[in-house]
Amino acid sequence: MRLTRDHVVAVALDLLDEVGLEHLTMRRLADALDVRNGATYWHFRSKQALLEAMADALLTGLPADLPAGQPWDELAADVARRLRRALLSRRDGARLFSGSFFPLPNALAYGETMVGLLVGAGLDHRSATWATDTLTYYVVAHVTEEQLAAALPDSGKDARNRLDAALDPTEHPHLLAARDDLAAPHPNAHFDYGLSLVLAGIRGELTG
Amino acid sequence: MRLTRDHVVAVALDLLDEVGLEHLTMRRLADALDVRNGATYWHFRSKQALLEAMADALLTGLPADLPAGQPWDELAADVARRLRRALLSRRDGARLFSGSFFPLPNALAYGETMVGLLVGAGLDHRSATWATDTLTYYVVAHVTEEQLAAALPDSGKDARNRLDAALDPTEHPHLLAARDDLAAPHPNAHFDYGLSLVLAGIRGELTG
DNA sequence: ACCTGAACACCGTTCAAGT
DNA sequence: ACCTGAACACCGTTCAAGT
Repeated sequence: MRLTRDHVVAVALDLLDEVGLEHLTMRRLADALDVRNGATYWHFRSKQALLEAMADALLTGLPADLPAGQPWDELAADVARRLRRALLSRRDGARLFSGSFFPLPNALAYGETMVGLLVGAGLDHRSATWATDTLTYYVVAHVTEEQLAAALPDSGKDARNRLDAALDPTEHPHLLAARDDLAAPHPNAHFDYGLSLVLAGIRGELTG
Repeated sequence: MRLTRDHVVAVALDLLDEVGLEHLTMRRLADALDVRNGATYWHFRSKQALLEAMADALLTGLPADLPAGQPWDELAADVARRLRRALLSRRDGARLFSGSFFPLPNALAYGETMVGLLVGAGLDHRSATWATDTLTYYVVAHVTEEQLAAALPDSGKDARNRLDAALDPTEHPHLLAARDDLAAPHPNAHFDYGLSLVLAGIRGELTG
């Protein structure tokens, strides 16, 4: 079968789910595509270019058809949760996304939607843009950590043991007191808490 | 000269400044240390272990001697700015840090300080921990992007041209209006704006 | 136009052997 | 105990040659 850019991206995303970002190599991808090693370089000028196409594919249809007549903060929370879901949809999706810093169509559509929402709420363009950056940083960093935690062996038991061993009662009383409030067991509540902090901060920009 | 862990870490950090994270290889490091290729594996069990030691070295002395008698939000802003400065102190410092997810002494000390600050302000342990996560995500993601932007060729001129070419007046009116408010020319103001949003959100947890 | 074959210049890691 | 020498099993990328 003839290769197309879309087919290469689709197979690469499936391979990503299977092996993870650090084992996603051009040679393994060629195997999965049933071609010889250099073939993908006719369709993508570099591995980086392929990764960016994969990242943008992750965001397909992200901010489509928002419900009308909702308050801005519920819409913004909705868009942020959609971004999170998109990044969670593939293994290492957040790291894939944050490695691609160039303007791709779906990422631009996401940004346009969020900035427009905040401008509509009453922020000037600079504040709306910078607040969007803050929201986006938050979502991407949160999902990055979620996916790193998910990749730990033993569902993170070893990591928790290492943390317990490293925590000293006299040096880390507060961290010890929060030992059962780690992010990992409560990913959704943890995400919503931080999101609500940022949205509350933005709300303060409007009334203040 | 005999190798020590500290010497390996120090030379590796200098090499990081020189070549960047993606060209920091065990072979280049061996050259810089004037030893043969496998030698560092006697001191660090893997490249990952070395990178984690480097990441923690970055944070040395981070939250030491905070000024007393200050309001919690100024102290929290101070600690966040110190974290930013520590990550900025070496090329790709933010990516180095976010790649090391295991509990290291200076990272724990930072977390203990920030959680303690927020507990002192009146948050319960869970909220203080989760708010600290939000602040830390923000700082790390912000510096990650700062350092990616700094690594662009032509001081980002090509990237800006690509953005201008990708922006469509009818599809991206808000992004176009914000074209001169990108993060890159105003890194400090951009950082402080997002930080103040998160801190205002935390403040709302106390009075609400 | 699209892909293969084969090479170039690298990687991280291991480990017997040296000192 | 600490390091060398040499190998193993890979990488991304390029490009003449094929079809």
